[in-house]
Amino acid sequence: MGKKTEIPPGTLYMLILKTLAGGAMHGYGIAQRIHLLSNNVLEVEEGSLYPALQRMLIKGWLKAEWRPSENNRRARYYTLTKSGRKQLGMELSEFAKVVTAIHRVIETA
Amino acid sequence: MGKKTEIPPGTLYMLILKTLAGGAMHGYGIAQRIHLLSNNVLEVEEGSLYPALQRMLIKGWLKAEWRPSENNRRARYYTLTKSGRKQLGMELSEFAKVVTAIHRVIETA
DNA sequence: TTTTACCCATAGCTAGACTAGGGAAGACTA
DNA sequence: TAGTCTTCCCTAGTCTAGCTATGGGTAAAA
Repeated sequence: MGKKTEIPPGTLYMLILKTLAGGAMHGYGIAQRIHLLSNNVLEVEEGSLYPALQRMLIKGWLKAEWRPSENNRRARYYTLTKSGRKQLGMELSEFAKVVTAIHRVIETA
Repeated sequence: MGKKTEIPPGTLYMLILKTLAGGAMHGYGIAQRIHLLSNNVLEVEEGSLYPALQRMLIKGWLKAEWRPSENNRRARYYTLTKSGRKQLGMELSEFAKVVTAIHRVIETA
């Protein structure tokens, strides 16, 4: 068992926004999808996810709607707003910029 | 003026360790070097740097020694310990792993 | 002698991810 | 029919660690 990998602070919003860019999803589904796409490396804990979704609603990046899930359970579906789409773009480019900068530092002998 | 870029939480130790892997340096010099190598993207604030160095001393990753700087001022030079070198290796591989995982998520259409 | 660059450090704030709980409801199984 | 599993939601409280703001001291340059 490898050490548990946490979500780097600051990247959770980006991961959620990106996941929702493909269409509306409920929270549980978002976590599963991130887990799957990351090859089981990233685990989004529910105690991180739901508070983050609340904050994102407040910031106006998402809107939410209750409706039955594919498994016929009550679920809250989240959708990106225009502002959320813009935020996603900003976070993606900021992430690329910072990762590039860090690489420059750690790859210099 | 672009938005100020912060050091992503969790990467500061790695950046410091990597910088010190090239030899002993004082705090001020570490910050300057990270700034330079990152092409002026990363700014290590003194209020982040010195507390981090203290924590790293306590963890045993660094040892410190007071001696005059190149500019003839009193300065505290930090050196990697064996444990710090090991930690650097772990942080580098963990960072690579997480960045790869995040890329998989954000590059999936 | 005033300013600038160098160099160290702490207190208090804050964001945000975590652990550890607490539900409820459909579906499957004994 | 009961029991358990899976799916789905949520909150309280903790903790890490980077930030702002502040303070101080010394050598060199203007």
